[in-house]
Amino acid sequence: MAELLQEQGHLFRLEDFLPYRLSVAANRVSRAFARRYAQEFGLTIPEWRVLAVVGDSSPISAGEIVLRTAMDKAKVSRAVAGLLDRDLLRRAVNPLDQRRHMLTHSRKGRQIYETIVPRALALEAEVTQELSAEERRLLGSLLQRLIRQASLLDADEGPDPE
Amino acid sequence: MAELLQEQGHLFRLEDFLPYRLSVAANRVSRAFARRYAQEFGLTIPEWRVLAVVGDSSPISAGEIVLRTAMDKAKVSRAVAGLLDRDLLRRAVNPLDQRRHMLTHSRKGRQIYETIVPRALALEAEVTQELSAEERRLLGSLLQRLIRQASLLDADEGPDPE
DNA sequence: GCAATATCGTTGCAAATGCAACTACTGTCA
DNA sequence: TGACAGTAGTTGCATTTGCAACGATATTGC
Repeated sequence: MAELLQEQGHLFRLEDFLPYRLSVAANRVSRAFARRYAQEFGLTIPEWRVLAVVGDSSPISAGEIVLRTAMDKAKVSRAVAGLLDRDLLRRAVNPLDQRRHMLTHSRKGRQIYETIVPRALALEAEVTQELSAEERRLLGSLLQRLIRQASLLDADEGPDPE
Repeated sequence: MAELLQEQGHLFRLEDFLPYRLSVAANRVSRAFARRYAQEFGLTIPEWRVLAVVGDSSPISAGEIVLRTAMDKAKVSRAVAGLLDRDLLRRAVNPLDQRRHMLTHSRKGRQIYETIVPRALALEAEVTQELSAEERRLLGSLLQRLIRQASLLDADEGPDPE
């Protein structure tokens, strides 16, 4: 009987395991993105993310970026520092709270942002070109629900990091 | 006009961007997994993956594990070294090709594998508990197709790393 | 008004990662 | 057979990451 269990195995295939598939899919897509676009502008993925969030909610503080992107605050801090160095972001002190720096695009930053956004959307379209519009919509919403659920589970036993 | 473009923005929201959602979902789920199970057995994610692949295809060489898991070969090499150190894996020289080491579970390795697999499946079930059976199936297959497509795009401009 | 506490962002540090160079072994072709 | 090219796996190194400790500013409670 123990013998039998050993022989037949568990019918567990890593390739079919959801966390594994998710991880491979995310890596592949991020990599394609980094290779084709981010790299060309000298942006890392975290830097591009910061630029993107500032793009639709400016001015914004580092802390708010952390909340919205689920990145570690050190990661955001370093990305912001890199973008400031290269004059893609401006930082103003908030007179109401001097700990909180308000971030906006510089002219150059906005130019890059406006150049990358259409390309990012084009890549997204390419990656999902085999899916119907309905399937794309569905994939997005399934991922959304997964994120919610995983966050809940994660929050049960610890804080909620990147 | 340029003014107007600036004002209205691009209707681009990072949160709705597929590569971003994928990355967040993958991180959240991996983290939940690492926290709850892998950590308890002193396993890193790459080590657990190796243990899992050996579980359903043993004996197997490191190279084959690389092919099946899409992990970098250095990552696999280090995971294997860690597992050998702790006696969770056995390594035999293949007399037909002495470069290729054949890997199998040790008794201890198999025990851990058999303990983790049901827990891993339970976590997968928990993370997807809000989805119907049909939705779960669909999510898996959509991810699969995404991986295929992203691999193709990625392969166009470079090798195919982790 | 000021001590104690909390929040924002930065930095130090150890661990994980990806790439490329390397060693060891195998197969091929002359 | 013996040089050459190719493959399997390991290691070195620079970069990235996550966590925790920290300095600076804000807020709270007395």
